[in-house]
Amino acid sequence: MAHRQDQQRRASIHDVASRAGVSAATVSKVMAGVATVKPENAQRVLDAIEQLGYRVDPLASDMRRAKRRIIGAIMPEFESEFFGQMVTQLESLAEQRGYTLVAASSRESEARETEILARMHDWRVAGVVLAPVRNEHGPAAAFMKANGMTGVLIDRVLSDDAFDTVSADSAAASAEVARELVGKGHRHILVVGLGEQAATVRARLDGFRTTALRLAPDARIDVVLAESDVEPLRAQLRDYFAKGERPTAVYSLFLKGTLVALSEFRRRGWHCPDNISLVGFDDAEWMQVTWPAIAAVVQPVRQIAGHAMEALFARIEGGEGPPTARLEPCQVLMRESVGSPGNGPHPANQ
Amino acid sequence: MAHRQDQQRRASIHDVASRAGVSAATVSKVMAGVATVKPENAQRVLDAIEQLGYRVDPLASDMRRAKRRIIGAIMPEFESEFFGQMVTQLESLAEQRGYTLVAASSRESEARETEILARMHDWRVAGVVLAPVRNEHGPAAAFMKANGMTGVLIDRVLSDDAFDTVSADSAAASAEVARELVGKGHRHILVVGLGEQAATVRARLDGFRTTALRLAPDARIDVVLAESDVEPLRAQLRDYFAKGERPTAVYSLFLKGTLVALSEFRRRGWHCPDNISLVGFDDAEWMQVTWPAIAAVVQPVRQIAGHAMEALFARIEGGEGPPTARLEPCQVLMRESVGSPGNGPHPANQ
DNA sequence: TTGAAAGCGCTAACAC
DNA sequence: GTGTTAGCGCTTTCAA
Repeated sequence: MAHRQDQQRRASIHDVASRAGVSAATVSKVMAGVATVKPENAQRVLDAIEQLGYRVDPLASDMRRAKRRIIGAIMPEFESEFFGQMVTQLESLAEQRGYTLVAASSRESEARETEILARMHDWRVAGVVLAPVRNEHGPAAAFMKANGMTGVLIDRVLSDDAFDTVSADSAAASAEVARELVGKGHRHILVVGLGEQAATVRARLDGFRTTALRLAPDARIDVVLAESDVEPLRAQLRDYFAKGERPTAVYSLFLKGTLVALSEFRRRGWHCPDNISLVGFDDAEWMQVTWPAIAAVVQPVRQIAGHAMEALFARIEGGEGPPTARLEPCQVLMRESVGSPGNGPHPANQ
Repeated sequence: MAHRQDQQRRASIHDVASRAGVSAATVSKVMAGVATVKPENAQRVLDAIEQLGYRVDPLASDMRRAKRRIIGAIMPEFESEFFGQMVTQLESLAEQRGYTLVAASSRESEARETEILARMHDWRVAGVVLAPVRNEHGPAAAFMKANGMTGVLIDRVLSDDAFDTVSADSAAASAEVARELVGKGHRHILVVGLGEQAATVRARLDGFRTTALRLAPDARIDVVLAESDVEPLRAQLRDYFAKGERPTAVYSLFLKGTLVALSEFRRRGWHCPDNISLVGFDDAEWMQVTWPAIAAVVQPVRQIAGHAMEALFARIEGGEGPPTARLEPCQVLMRESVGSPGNGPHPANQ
């Protein structure tokens, strides 16, 4: 803490006005760039602003305005690279338009999600970017609808009848993963995911299964879906392998699943890609430096953030029309964790 | 976007007042929990609030208050687990006290850091938690001082003459890493870091070197410090090894350095711990599932966040006294990436 | 081209 | 106990 510094009130618009010898209204006009101010007066105002170091108080300014220049962002968590990058992008885009981004974490709780939303409604934010915990049918989206809030849904959503949505094209990416794995000769593949994020998980699963079975009708696709938490998934995966199942490849539909799969491989002493291949949805920086590097689906964070903000501001500015549902293409990075089934000792033979 | 929903004005305090047959002031008192309201009237107010779904507008409420109930948080980035967890914690602690946390990323830029701070000053936040890009002597801290802002400095700081500081006890943790490595027999160790974060890096480096040399005066400690960016570090590290240097262990002073070290090991075909041992400052979830698991110093995020907020609110509530400088103890997790020098083929022998 | 006046939604003094 | 009054700092008619 600075000790008793210049704690004197900050200059207000009236201070500027009196110093420039005009009214507060004129100062306001100068700040807004209105042309109908006599150049001479405008200059006096500018000088006064400079001398006093005046800056408008955004809160006071918003009080009088119809829409406040604040965008709310609600993410399921802040701890992952994906959402970290997302918030960074959204913040940057909001700033570019002169808005402040207020980000909050729902910590994977739908109850908290609605609470935060209510608080943002109290703040009378101009719009909200909501990355729902579950999907577009949760209580948060319902709250937004019921209260006539302006918003965009991203990430774990497909499409909605009230809000624009933007998400990664999980189905297409998963189809590509299927092509890669089947192409390498895999015929017994395990898919792991979280059932909670229903629509997204289904898209990823269907996209994968459909393509895999089309290319190799004899292929066997097993699925291990935990309801809502990661620890149960760990247990289910352990059981699956304990039963003696020996797929040659695993496709994890989300980041934590990839970590769980890796840790299960560790426990069993299996290495990628010799004993088993692995591809994960969601990339992370470490995946390219570990040995082996882990193959991953890279989500187009910038595109998602960009189009979400575009859609949001279009609505804020009064844009009409039916809600849009965008799917942004992903990139699939096949790395060393994927090989051909025959290349090493199969776990079944150990 | 919800299409033409109940866009009618939200209930204001006056709506509640007239419905309850009292004045706005009385409603305000009820909301504030002031005891001097006739129970009967209080009930009528409560009923009206309930019926109208009234909630106070935090902005309007703050307008009239001396201190606004907003805490600003400025982090160098949002993409890492460390700062993600930090923001999550800070948000939670601010909420507990009825404050809103507004977080912003300086994106590792001191210029941006000052801009954000100026904007937070415009918002007249009650206090700021600043995790400076460089250290406590940057322009941001100077701005806070000059403008009499209330704040706490965390992470890349040691102590300050104007603000309370809270950070991990890097020196002690580094000393422990030294004990572990020397204890395992390492006598030639490379330390990599980023020079920009001067004080913190010095503390980590000194803590390590002092202890290592005390325990093994014959040990050789090499240092590769990049000025401010990660890519130069990569190049410097490459040069270092290209010169034929063959330390038996590497201690990275920050997370990105650990990634760079791993990727350089990859490039050279070295494995941990057989060819070289590795310990990194900063833990991450993936470090315990890769093979080998990577040894790391775990920073006490919760403690740092907790004490930072404690110190901040103490100052907000008028607490006096000289600034405090807290150091929170870290945990050192020795994992498989660390072994004894003799255990495998030394890279020099390859 | 300008400024007076009204008011955004709320709280805090101070009468009553 | 309660209501009146007076703002917080700004924007926005609207009349001059």
